Amino acid sequence: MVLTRKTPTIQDVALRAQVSSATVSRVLSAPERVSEKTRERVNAAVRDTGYSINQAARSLRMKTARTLLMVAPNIGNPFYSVILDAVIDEAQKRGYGVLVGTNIGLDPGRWLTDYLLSTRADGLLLFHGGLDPEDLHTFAREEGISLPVVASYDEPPAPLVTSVVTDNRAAAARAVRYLMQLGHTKIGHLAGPVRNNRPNERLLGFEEAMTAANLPLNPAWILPGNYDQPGGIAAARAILALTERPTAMFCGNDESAFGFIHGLREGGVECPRDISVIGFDDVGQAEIYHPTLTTMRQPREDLGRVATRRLIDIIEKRETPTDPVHVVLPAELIIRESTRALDSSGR
Amino acid sequence: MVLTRKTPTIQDVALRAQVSSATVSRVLSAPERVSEKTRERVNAAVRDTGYSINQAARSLRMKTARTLLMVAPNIGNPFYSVILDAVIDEAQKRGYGVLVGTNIGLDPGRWLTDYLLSTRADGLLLFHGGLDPEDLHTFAREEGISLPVVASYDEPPAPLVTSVVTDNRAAAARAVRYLMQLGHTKIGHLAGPVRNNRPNERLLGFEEAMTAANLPLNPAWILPGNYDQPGGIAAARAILALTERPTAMFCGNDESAFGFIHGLREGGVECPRDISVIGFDDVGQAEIYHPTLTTMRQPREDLGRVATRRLIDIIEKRETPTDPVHVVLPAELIIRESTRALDSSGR
DNA sequence: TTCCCGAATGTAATCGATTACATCGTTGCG
DNA sequence: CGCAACGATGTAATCGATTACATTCGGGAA
Repeated sequence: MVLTRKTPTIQDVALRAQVSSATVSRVLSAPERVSEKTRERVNAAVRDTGYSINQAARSLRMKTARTLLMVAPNIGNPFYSVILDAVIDEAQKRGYGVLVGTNIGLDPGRWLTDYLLSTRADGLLLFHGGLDPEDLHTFAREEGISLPVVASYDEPPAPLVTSVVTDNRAAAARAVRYLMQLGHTKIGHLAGPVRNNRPNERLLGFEEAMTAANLPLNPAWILPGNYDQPGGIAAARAILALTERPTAMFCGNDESAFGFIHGLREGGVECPRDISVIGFDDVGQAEIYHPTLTTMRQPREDLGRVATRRLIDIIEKRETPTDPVHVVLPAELIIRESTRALDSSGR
Repeated sequence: MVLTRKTPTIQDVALRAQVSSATVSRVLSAPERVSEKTRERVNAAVRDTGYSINQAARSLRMKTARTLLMVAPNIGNPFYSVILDAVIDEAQKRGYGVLVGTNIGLDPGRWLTDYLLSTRADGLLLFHGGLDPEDLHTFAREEGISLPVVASYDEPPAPLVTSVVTDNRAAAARAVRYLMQLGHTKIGHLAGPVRNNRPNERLLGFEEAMTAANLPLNPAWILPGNYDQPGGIAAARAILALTERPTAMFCGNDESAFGFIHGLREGGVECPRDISVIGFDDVGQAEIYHPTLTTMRQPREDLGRVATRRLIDIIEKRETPTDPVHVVLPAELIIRESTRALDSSGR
């Protein structure tokens, strides 16, 4: 901001209202501590001067930035962008701004340093982003910092860090069971990435459901993916190259499911005619893709809102959550066109 | 941030390096002004103490936040999220953070106040968001503020505000001409919203191309939209209800094109068999939708990067761009499956 | 009437980095 | 040898809001 005239400060307001700056400050943060008459005078002065608080000064004094930092691997993915929307909205309601960082890939130390230790942000909303919450925790501990973090992952949550997650394993199992209900037994899985050396929960859910139903896990049908479209296309090619193909595929997320279906189609194999596909997330596109996508809906907006609320609570209570909370939100099966029942002959 | 031990300040570093805090500050911001020997000593002390600058103090003193504010109507739209990604990356390179605001819908005054005048952000990246850059300019002028803003719109840019835009009108005309090349003459348009009382450039481009080719503008084929899927679906229904339908449709953006194609399909009308559709943006989905979408590719990443660079330049040069720059980036026609040529009989 | 108490308000220190200005020591030149 | 000039560094004021502590004032109780 380049100002051609100076912004009014709290002193200017005080002068105009004929009180001290302390009183103005009180009117603004603890109105009940000031007599009604003065309060009105001050409020009028605030209006007249067009005063707006200087956040930098406030932050310096209070050691608080009223700002959250959200980190996601790739905001470009519609999955995260809806969450971001919710985060911003919720934060705004509580008077916080939202800084966004992406996939920094640098060491967490420098990173945290830049944002958190420098009074730029008061807490961290972690939606992946190559930061292992456990590492973070360790780092913070070594530095003698108690760092407000809320994580939202699809791996099992780090026990030491407050988290808000979907029940990925259960939801994955539900998806797979739905395919079974449709008569499928030859079921494959396009997996998500393995992050932070933790098992992928959706893969676990898949394995769990298959095993529980006494169905074989065919390694050729379990493909590595990265939750993106190209991965889906590559997986489709891999499947097309097989002589024996699955009749149904559980894809780790919608993006990769779209890629997969597209890849199949390029090879002349149609979904759901030849292969049923179920996704995960229920992004906006799922409803209008062709075929419309059967998927497990994640309550993305809720994820964002709940995570934000929790983070602000942690920040404002100024309590180290020695016993972190793990909120688990349910996912919902959304049935659409991309899955079909096999008839009695198994076709 | 809750600290269990205090963060090292510049004083601590000074103490350890046996110099004054002024010298430490110099080493950090103007190393050449300090002798090599002292410089090394200070750098070592910085490392030893794990010092990281207190942004709030710096901001207070320098009246600068090293932060940009990006405003977009709806980050959930993949169009904006890719831009955001680029903005964040570019800003980070220059040492800036990115605050994100959405569709506030409040009056620009209060809004600006909260962010810009309060030393929270140094400049504004405006990707719509219900703020008219002209209003902003006026507001700022009245307040005696010179406000660094870069806008990226699909309306004609406000002459007073620096902007980085795609050449929407030319690109729209190009899209329409392509449809004509394929033999289409009955061409409709699913328009974008009218914002800030300015004509929609893509609509203008459409009209321009039609008129130039002496083709009639059928009002029943020019439908209002909002750049979103539901609008596309609604438009499809409207078209389906007509006895005489266009053979090709130019949709204002990809999102609405997807909705439109989907809506057609629900009514048993296939794209491109019955109606060709061309979109605008080239979002990630365009490449794997079924049919894959012919569209005008906007250089979204470039938009984000260029806008960010320009904004930072404005901020750092501390110059009021009395003669604002308007960067225009070209769009590119991407031909895919959703458009087909009519044969000689016009089918 | 005097004294105490509490509500309302003021005074001034404080947060941490930047920077104008002052100081000190060298070097170079007349 | 003396002094100017310059480079390196230190001193201290400053940015604007918060808040611990001090002050003032009025009312009620003894």
